[in-house]
Amino acid sequence: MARRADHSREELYENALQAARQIVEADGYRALTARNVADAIGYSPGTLYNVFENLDDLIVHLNGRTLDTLHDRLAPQQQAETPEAALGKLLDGYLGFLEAHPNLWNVLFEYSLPRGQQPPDWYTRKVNKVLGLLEAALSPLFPDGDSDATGHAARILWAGLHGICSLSDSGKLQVVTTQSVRAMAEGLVANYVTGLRVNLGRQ
Amino acid sequence: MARRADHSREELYENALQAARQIVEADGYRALTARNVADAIGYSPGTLYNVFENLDDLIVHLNGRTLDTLHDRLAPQQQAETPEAALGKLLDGYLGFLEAHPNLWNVLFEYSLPRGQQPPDWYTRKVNKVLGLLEAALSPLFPDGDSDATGHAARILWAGLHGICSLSDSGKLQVVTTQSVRAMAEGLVANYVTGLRVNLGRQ
DNA sequence: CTTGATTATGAACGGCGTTCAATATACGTT
DNA sequence: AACGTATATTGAACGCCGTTCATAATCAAG
Repeated sequence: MARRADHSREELYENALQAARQIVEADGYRALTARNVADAIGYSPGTLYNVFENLDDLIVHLNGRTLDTLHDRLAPQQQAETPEAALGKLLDGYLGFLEAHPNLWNVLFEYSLPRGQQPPDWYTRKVNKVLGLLEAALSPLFPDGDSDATGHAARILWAGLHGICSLSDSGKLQVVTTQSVRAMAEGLVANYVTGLRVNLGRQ
Repeated sequence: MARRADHSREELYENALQAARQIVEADGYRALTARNVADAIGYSPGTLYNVFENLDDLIVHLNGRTLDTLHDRLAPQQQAETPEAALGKLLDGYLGFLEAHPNLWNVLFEYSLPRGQQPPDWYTRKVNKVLGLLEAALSPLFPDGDSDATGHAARILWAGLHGICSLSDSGKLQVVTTQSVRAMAEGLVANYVTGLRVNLGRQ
């Protein structure tokens, strides 16, 4: 019950987040408890509260890392000839990430802060960074510099994709196979982009 | 601590679900606990377990009722000239429901059964009933009888709509105003349907 | 009236997030 | 080297949670 020189605060932060990640990947979101994380890093639950505000805070940090991982996986697949091709690559990366880390993805999207609370700014920035990849893929469709419309469309696609994966993941769409999730996502992208092309061309 | 003739099992079921609904609408999803529901209907927690398998079961029944309410709100707005007009009415009804019962909507979509568990058949049927409204609106776009493709498209739209509402509701899309949710939903529907028209016409 | 089936009870269990007084250690000062 | 202070860690404690089950009270049938 005393001060130990074992780890600096940064090391504790690092160890806690890595333990949290391992717990989630191994046993899912419901196993992510303060006591489990504390056990895994060899400290008592109270110590976590010197590093994180509370468990919500820890989860937000974990999700921030997951967003970074997702971004790093999607970013290299940037250069492509057409928006359709670029979006296809991004979609592959996204579904590949979902398949590789289903439980991390689950925490990232299914966990919500208590109603009314906003995520911190640095978290919002990480979300925007991923959305930026989508915007880059879509931007050729829009008149130069119309970043508002591009961001709008990117958000719609992002949200739509999320909806498909989320509802199928929770068994609420009677969609079982991975294949049908991919087919739905491709159907969404294909028709939405066609719609953008047509409707933007008309105006 | 004994048998009471106050209520039949059906009445208990009814009272519990109504109490659960009121608790959720008033104080949100996190206030929906077995003890709160039991208090509200004047019984002890243990009694709930004579009526429901567990709290998950109670929530699934509550969500079933929410699906019924949503269906009854959307069903009267069926007849419309074009798919676009029909979808516009359905979208109005959906967003109106979301605005009127945000916490019920929240439980309906954000609550997930433990991973791997499937919802019961009667629940799946209720989901299909709502999806049927979307299919009816979309069906003029498809060659007669291609109910597979219609159902596919309805599911994509349903999921996409859900993604927009869900991400904005949890503050994960930097979308704040109700207006922008509506704009995104309309953008999704408009461009997706245009895409369907164009791509189906080509084939 | 007696008996037996049924139903509500609420204490109990283990677990949860979180707090905080107590304490053992490290460090700056003398 | 010795001391005193600041600080990191503890773990018991609080009030919740979902869930279980022996107990007891009531009803219905004989």
